[in-house]
Amino acid sequence: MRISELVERTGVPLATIKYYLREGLLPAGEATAATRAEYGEAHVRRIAVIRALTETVGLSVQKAREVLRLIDQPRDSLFDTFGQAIEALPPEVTPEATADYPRARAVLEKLGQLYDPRFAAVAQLERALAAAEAAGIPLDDARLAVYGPHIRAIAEFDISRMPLDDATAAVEYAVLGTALHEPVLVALRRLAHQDVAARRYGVAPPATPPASRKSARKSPRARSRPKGS
Amino acid sequence: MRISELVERTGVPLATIKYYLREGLLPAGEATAATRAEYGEAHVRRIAVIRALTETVGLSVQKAREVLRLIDQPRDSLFDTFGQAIEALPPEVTPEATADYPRARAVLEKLGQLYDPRFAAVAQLERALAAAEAAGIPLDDARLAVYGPHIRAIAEFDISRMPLDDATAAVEYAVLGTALHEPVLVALRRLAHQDVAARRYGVAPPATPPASRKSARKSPRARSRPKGS
DNA sequence: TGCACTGGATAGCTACGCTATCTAACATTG
DNA sequence: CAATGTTAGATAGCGTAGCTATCCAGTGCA
Repeated sequence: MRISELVERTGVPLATIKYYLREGLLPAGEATAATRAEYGEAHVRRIAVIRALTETVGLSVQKAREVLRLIDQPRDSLFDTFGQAIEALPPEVTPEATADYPRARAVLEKLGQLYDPRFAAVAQLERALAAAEAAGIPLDDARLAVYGPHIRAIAEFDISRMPLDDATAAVEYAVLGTALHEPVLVALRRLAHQDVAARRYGVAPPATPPASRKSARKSPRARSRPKGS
Repeated sequence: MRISELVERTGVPLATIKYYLREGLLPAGEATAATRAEYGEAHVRRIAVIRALTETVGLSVQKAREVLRLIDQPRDSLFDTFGQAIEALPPEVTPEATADYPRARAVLEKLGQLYDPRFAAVAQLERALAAAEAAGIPLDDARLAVYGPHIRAIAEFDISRMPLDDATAAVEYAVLGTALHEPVLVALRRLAHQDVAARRYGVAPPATPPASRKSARKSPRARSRPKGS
């Protein structure tokens, strides 16, 4: 297909697609002449992945390029490739093999997991723990005792679904699965918060910002004090 | 304390603190004279929260201001306040009460949760689901059956720890807890992935980027099970 | 032959998050 | 009391990111 069709299919402006081509996020089409190139389904999907990484995961174009590069040209081992991909994900940390991450170390020890300061995710965890602590909501033992096992169960499932027969597919699954399911998990938690709060305290759905207060009546569901507690 | 001490305590440059003051993220100190003001511990903590929201959660300064404003001046109900806060969190969505979010709706129905398109998190979930789908890793039923209950258990714990006696503390806990524990959960999942993969497939810790390849030998762990293909 | 479309190159634009400078009003110190 | 240094407040500038717009000449198609 021609580039104009790519624009139609993806909804991404032509100038932006050209920008992605320039920046090396999108491979060039197969040139059929000096001013003509052929694009395929792979390009359509690639653009979708680019937008997913930048808009939904929140990566910069530069970081998205790093992630895509790892998928296209993986390291020797899947484990290394995966580690490199994590380094490109937010929050951005400057990895230092010699640094110590006391909060992350303590957490990992309590979980019985290996502490290795070379893992970018260790520095990311340290930063997240420090941020929560500074805001007055540290990750205490009780909370860790809940978060740890549930998150681990999720991770075990993720790994169990990794395609083992195809190395390329495995890399893609590992990298994109880790990155793209994060927004899903986060959104599910936010919705669960709202649902639990509504059921527990019997709160009505919120009014739309400019709208009326009586709109809460539109929901026949859980209003005043429906359930437990 | 004076502003210079605020600079020392937080490590944030003076010009940046003035910028936060200008932008309304940080309340002004108590003016003691035309060119003198007194700052307190609340300001120190506030700056830490600002940095946590911008650097770790990834909010823009504008969105951080919205979140902080909700903490300072909550809506009528905690539920409304919380909903508004979620709207400021990434991924950024333009909420439309009339829109339909089919993927999110299907997921919520399977989970037995209320679907209300006015919840910003519904639009956020829709976007996350669409992104994963476009990248070739949709949230199928099996995965949802795992993610859903575990995330819900986490959310239940979160809510159970909400302070009930103090309305101000409750708002702060709800808003900051939702936002600031997300990076923690995400980092824990990434680390769990690495740990599970290492245990299951016996992979050595990764070499530091510029370093030697033989560092893989440093792990005494087994190298069994050459993975697929 | 005419014309819309294309790849490729380059320049420009807007928003963001600071950063730097200036001024006048103070406080503090000796 | 004078010298010194800090401060609030205002304004201007700066570097990066992520596009966006324009131009040009080669090309396919009618």
